[in-house]
Amino acid sequence: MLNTATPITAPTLVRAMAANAAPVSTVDTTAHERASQHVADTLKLLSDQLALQRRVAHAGDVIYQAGERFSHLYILNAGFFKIVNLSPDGREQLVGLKFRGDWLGFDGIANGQYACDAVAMDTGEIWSVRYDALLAACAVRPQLLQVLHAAMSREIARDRDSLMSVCTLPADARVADFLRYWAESLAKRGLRADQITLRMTRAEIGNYLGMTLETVSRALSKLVREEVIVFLDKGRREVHIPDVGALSVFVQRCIAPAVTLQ
Amino acid sequence: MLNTATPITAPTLVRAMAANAAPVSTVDTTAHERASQHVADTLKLLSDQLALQRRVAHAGDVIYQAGERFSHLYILNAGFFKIVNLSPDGREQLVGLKFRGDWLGFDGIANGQYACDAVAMDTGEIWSVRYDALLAACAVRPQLLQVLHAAMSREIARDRDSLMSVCTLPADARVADFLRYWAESLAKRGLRADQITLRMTRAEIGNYLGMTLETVSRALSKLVREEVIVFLDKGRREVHIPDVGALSVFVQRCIAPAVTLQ
DNA sequence: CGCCACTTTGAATTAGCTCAAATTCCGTGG
DNA sequence: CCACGGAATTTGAGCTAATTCAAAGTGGCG
Repeated sequence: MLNTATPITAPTLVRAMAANAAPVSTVDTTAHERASQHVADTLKLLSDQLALQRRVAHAGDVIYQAGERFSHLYILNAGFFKIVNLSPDGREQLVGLKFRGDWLGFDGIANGQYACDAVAMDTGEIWSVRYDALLAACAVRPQLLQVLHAAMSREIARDRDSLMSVCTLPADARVADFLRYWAESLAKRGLRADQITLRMTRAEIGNYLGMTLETVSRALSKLVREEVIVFLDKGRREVHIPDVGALSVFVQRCIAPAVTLQ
Repeated sequence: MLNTATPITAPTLVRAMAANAAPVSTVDTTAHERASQHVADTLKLLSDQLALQRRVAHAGDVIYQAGERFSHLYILNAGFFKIVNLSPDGREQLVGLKFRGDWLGFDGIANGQYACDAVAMDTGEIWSVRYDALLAACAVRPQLLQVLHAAMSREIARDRDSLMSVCTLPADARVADFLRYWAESLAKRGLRADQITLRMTRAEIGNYLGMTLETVSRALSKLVREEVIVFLDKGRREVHIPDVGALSVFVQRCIAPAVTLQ
């Protein structure tokens, strides 16, 4: 624990955003198409009702920064982004990862200024909407308000799950659970969930999970050793997950009271 | 770390809710009255526009439970409540503490059912409002929507701060920061901030902060030894904080690179 | 080809955990 | 009023998971 050591601000590699946005083309298309459709519906609802501004972001681009005056909310149409919290004394903490369909900027509503940084981890497309314009549109289209609230609600629930993971799971399990959550997120968005491109360094993963980069590395090695994951590339950033269930099993084994074999 | 050991569900003592809701009567009344007024304004705005249901809750009372069908949001008028997250495998995690003016139930919006338990820690008063009625009222009174969004936004920002605290601070600093945050919360609500009644067991505090109850106890003892806090009662539940700034200094000293005295 | 950032792995250290025992507190009932 | 019992707390001692420090390996890019 104690993330103070390695800074996590360094940008990562630029990858084709197609990799993140490409829908799956496997047997079980219906489920994936449904999930993908949900995101598409939301995005359509927004663009029908509002003047959305669209822009492409590249790895390292800062969407908004802590302290900046709040005015817009952002919806991710493609790409992968991180949310970094900063403390007055200089600690930095990765508090969230965002995918297609996620909203950014809620933290700014309360105080009129954003409370953290939002940074692109690879190439992606961001739609931005003025908060006041959004509220006006919500008055006309109550369904829009539902979508907005659902997004905020999901964010709250997710943040709590993160806290629970950090507080109740040992390091190895936390890494496994992180991959499980990521795979699940991809599946929910209709993307292929058996393959994850870690667009973050070990230091960033460790910061997010409350452990050192060495511990992340050791945990990943252990997951490979136990054949729960497979690295597809020499760079060890392409994770293949043969069976997502195995990740859950691994987590359970970690928290199970040490088995007295015999 | 790893909270699995001691369960945190046991109810605590019933205390007069006046203790929590009583405004301060010291020199600096204006600031406190302003803070207190803000909460009062919000509550008035709500009751003017909506049919609020009010009820008194006692220590241990469950306001809502994970899995229960979502229908209402709750606003605390007095008292002190905890939010407990539950995992499918039985881990439980205290993910939030709520005071007067705070809202409960946002986690239920996204999935139509609450994602965690909300439990009273002492006697308090809760106002509940049907979510759909609230939305209808927001259409009439946009200011209400602002208040609602601000509450959700604050919750998101707070959850992130919690994660940062757990991930970046050593145990002693976490306990100090917890007290600092609590004192600050009281001050924001116009209550006296130099005195905190811990209506939680060491096990609950430890669960919330991601450490064992023994570590909490040792950290508190250290804070007493360093004269950052003083216990006012034999039960060691009434904490007096002579100077809130000293808590911040203590936190900084904990994370400062070990000073080579020489 | 060489540099630089990232990653892995090992070895030693330590913060925080587990286990254990003593103490205190508080409610209850005699 | 006091004795009793259970729950919570404190404190000590040893242990362990995860950290720190260190070194070697690897990959990508100019």
